[in-house]
Amino acid sequence: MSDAVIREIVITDKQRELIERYGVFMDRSSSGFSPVESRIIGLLIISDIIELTFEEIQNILSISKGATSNAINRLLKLEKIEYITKPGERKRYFRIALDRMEERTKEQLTSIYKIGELYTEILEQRTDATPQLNDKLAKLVSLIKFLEVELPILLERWKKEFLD
Amino acid sequence: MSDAVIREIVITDKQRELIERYGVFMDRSSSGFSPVESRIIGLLIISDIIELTFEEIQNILSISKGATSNAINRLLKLEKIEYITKPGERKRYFRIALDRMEERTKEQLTSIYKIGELYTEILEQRTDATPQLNDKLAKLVSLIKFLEVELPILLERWKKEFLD
DNA sequence: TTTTTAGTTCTGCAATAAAAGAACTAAAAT
DNA sequence: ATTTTAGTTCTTTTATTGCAGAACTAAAAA
Repeated sequence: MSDAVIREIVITDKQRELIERYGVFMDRSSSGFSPVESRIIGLLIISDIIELTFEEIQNILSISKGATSNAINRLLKLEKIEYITKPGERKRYFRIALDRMEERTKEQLTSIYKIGELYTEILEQRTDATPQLNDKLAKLVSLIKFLEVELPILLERWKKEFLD
Repeated sequence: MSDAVIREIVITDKQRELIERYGVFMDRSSSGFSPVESRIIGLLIISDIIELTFEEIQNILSISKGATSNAINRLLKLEKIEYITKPGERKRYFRIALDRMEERTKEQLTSIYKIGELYTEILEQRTDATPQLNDKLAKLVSLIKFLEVELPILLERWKKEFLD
């Protein structure tokens, strides 16, 4: 039984422009997303209808089935998007996973820690003959370690402040 | 007149391994650097001799002249490296620009602001019909604005704490 | 004046990535 | 039983990147 209401999703010019700008922004900031992936994220943040099907995404963005499938699956795996189902329907409705994006924003901040460990290891093997460089490297490591302690505290503070 | 002391730069196995690991790390974290660029940075952080010539870099890393030239110029433009000259010598001696890297670490943190502006603009054009999504987006914007205020303060605090 | 040094710029190739489109599949509807 | 739906997977095409190697250049040295 298919009441398959074929929705006509309307995307305004302004919205299309924003989607493209979002895509370009993601591109340029070497975010690791392909253009199609960036546009899907953009679409799901910008569209008035916030839950879109595979087919709708494909049609609105004028992309091939294959590209749509691959992009959606990658974004699902990265938890950038999620989907819901509706009773009696086989289609999936994809939407942006904004809670996850908040976490990702935090992770992005804290991703800096890993390079700190590498710098520490490099520092340990450096010769004592180059104190100027070693000191600067140590300073950099110190900054990273400082952030490692202070950023979580800062984020906790925001959480509290935000809850009122 | 060429007293051209041909230095023999020794890079240990341990150091080579660190350079490669640094390169892989940069690669995987989609830093925007090419393998050759990453290795040059790695070499200049790891090598005991901290100022290396074009030729030395080329030979140690076994890369072509062209690739060396392009990579060095890109890294100079991005202020990842810098160079000094020595009186009576035409060669340039390249070294890592660690002060700049500290600034870059800060910039990296603060690069998050730009996406905040885009989110704000997106939020402004969103329909009122989707309060759940709008609220989450607003929350994300609030987090970013919070960081925009607090991160500079935090970094100032580090600066002070570090100076003793 | 020619040769060497310290690169830069150009040409071309090989590897990778992004995406289209076609062929396929499994479940549901007819 | 066959057709449609909602995708997935495979194959090809196209574009981009990364790099090698050769040709070039401008200043300095011989």
